Amino acid sequence: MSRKKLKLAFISNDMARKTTYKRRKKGIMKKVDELATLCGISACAVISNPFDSETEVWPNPEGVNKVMERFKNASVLNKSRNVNHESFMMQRIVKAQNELKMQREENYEKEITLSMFQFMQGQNLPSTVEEIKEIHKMIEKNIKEIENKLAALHCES
Amino acid sequence: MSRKKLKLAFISNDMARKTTYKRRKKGIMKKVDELATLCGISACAVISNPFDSETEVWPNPEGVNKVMERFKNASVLNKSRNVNHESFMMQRIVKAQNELKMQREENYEKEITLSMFQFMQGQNLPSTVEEIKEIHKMIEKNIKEIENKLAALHCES
DNA sequence: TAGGCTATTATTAGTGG
DNA sequence: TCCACTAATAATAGCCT
Repeated sequence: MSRKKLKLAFISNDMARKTTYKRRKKGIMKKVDELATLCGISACAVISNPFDSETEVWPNPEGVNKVMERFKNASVLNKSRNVNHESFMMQRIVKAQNELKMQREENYEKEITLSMFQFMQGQNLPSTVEEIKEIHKMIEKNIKEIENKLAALHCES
Repeated sequence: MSRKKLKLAFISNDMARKTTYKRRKKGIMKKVDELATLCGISACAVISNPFDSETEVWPNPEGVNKVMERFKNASVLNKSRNVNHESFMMQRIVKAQNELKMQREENYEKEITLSMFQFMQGQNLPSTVEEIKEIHKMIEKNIKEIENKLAALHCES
């Protein structure tokens, strides 16, 4: 039985950490669910575990799928404006794209006020701060590489 | 004093609902914070209230700003591929955009495993189910309008 | 690995200032 | 509107099977 207060610090024991994670995740989801019911918010949660092909979904898969689709569809930087100034048709397309972008931002703002999303890390937590730092470095490097490529294209045109 | 269990249902009284919302929101944030600390997850939360210019940020503004920037930058559907088949340069740009898109998706997948985000509704909750339905309708309508515009452009080119 | 138990701690509903 | 109080309820850490 719990005879003392848990010290609020990183749990170094792997099994204990995993257990606590699962228990508390469940607790938070319940709380979110209750808040949604009590206050009339349409809420959903995603427990995305990329190391495992399985993706937990809660409470309703439909809403979550919509959200995930939105993110998948909305991943292109709109840099074309600066590149294609020579094409009239291109300008019209870019304008329409911008309108779409603004509209989607507006819609996103509205939906965000109606929903609460939680993206929680799955079961296989990175064990060390070093691992996390390593991943962050990799991300930075990848972004820079792509941005350099785009810059090169800009010079060519 | 609380002498009975709260019935888990929508609280129709506006003030009571608002109070409960604030209290429970605070509670959930604390739980999320604790989970982050205990399990070594880098977590952040945004309480975005579009009806009020203020946006609460918790626990660290820096991380949250990064996340919000990502969403702001990533809001254009990549439909150009189908429109600009006549331009060689355009094809190259589109290819680069696709690479960027895939890269950002990959990065997003990675970051999602490192972070927990909460987007919570602010203070001005829609009071009725009808209001919520109304907003959803508006969103659908807006999306369709923009998509029609893009379709028209496709026919022209 | 998962689920049950329970002492203990934490959250919070209702209330009043 | 917001804080403080506190009885009642809920969550959960450490064990156990």
